[in-house]
Amino acid sequence: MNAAMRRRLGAAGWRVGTVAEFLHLTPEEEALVDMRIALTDSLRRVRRKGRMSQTELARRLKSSQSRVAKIEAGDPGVTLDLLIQALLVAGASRSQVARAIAGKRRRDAA
Amino acid sequence: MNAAMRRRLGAAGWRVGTVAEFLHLTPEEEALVDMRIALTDSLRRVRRKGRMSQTELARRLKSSQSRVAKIEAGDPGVTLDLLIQALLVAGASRSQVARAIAGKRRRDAA
DNA sequence: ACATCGTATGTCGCATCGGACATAGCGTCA
DNA sequence: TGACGCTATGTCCGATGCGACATACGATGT
Repeated sequence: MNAAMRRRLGAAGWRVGTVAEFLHLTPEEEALVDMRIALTDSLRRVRRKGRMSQTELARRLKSSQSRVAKIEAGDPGVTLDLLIQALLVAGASRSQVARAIAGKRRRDAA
Repeated sequence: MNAAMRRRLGAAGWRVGTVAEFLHLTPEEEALVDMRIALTDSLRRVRRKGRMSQTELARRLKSSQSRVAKIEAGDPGVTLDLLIQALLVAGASRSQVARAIAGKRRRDAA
């Protein structure tokens, strides 16, 4: 991910819906951004569902609470690798990850 | 991704099927590895289907041919971010990416 | 034989990511 | 009020991923 893009992202409020186009992002960049948002949201849901604190998840991830917070906050300085690994460790299945990536709005809610 | 794990991966032959367990990987690590393999395979298929050379894809990705080669080779020093962006730029849809992640074997073949 | 094209592999310098730590805000409960 | 748990934010330093370049190798065509 590009630094310039991160800057542009960090700026706007974010989180809301699928807001992505009025910044000039290529379709691919936009897709990537949407995926990230879907994944972070998913992470928070899965973690909560498992009744874990960020601290607890951090422990299992062998990371730190602050990292987990940043992951869930959609901090630009977080790679998909870390994000996805966090999801898995939090208890998400591979297909749950896939569902988030696909952008399908939750039916089962995990 | 951990350096130690990469070392362990780079060692064995790889590529073949789902070989992952005799190295002691946690289930989450194994899932992640499978995802990576599925994604790299997918990338090669999508790129070829679009009749692009690695050089051409690199150009669109604003990267280099050697990087693309490493991505497709499953080089451990490649993040999911780069991998997935490459897939998108190569023309894969978001749901194709999701399918690869889910580990479903191709039906439509894109 | 030679040129060309697609791909693979190694290396280097620089940018960025990640874990750790400190600190602060916010609820809740006693 | 104070203590405690959960989360958010900022900073540091060391690790590593990335683009670029060089180079090699095979296949194909002439």
